[in-house]
Amino acid sequence: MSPLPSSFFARPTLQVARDLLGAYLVYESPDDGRMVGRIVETEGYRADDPAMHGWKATFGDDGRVRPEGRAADLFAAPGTAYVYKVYYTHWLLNVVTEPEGEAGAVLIRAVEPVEGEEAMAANRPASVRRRRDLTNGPGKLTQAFGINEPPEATTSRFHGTDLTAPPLYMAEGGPVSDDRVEITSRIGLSRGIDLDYRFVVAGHPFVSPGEPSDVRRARKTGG
DNA sequence: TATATGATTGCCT
DNA sequence: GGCAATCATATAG
Repeated sequence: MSPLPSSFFARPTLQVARDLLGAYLVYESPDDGRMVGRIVETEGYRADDPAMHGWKATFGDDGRVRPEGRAADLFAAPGTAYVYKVYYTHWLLNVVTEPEGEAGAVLIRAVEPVEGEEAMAANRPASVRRRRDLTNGPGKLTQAFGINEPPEATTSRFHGTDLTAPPLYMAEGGPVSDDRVEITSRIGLSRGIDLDYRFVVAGHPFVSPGEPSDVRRARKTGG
């Protein structure tokens, strides 16, 4: 269980997203002991991508790149944590990709509990009954691992930290062969929904229940 | 400066 | 299946 090195993340974002399937997410919690989850769903976010944070301001019409605001942290060293809050209360874990100075990140969307499952359950609401609901979503897994923050916090204590060393890191797991990898549009987006940047272990029970954005659009427009 | 909306979840009917 | 929570950030004006 040794951390994946910086060189693993210093590659094209979609390659990293795909290769993280099957890898372990490890958190050596000072309070809850070691927690391990097998990654079964990821999404890539890149510089060519309207769904990227601050995309318009960062990659302006004149083609000049302006790392500023929230997006500036996507240019950090490969293997750096990019953690942010959506909908007021939910914290999402990303790992920065590409060589330093280039923007990119992979969102960890779902894991299967491998170790420390009791601690994960204790971190989730008591109303959670089905086992898969412990970690089958990007906000759920940060909560299960206890790497979330209270709603009033603006930034995460893990944001900007090095994910190639303990306490929070990723480790090599059982590789997933190409015929078991499914590639789809990403979930919950209104922009960049025609880009197939989502990678899942096909049919895995811990994949998040959301519907890919292009499928959702087709359904809503009567398609 | 002003407004719109979210890389989601959980509770409601 | 529908929808509220609840404000920082991005984008429009």
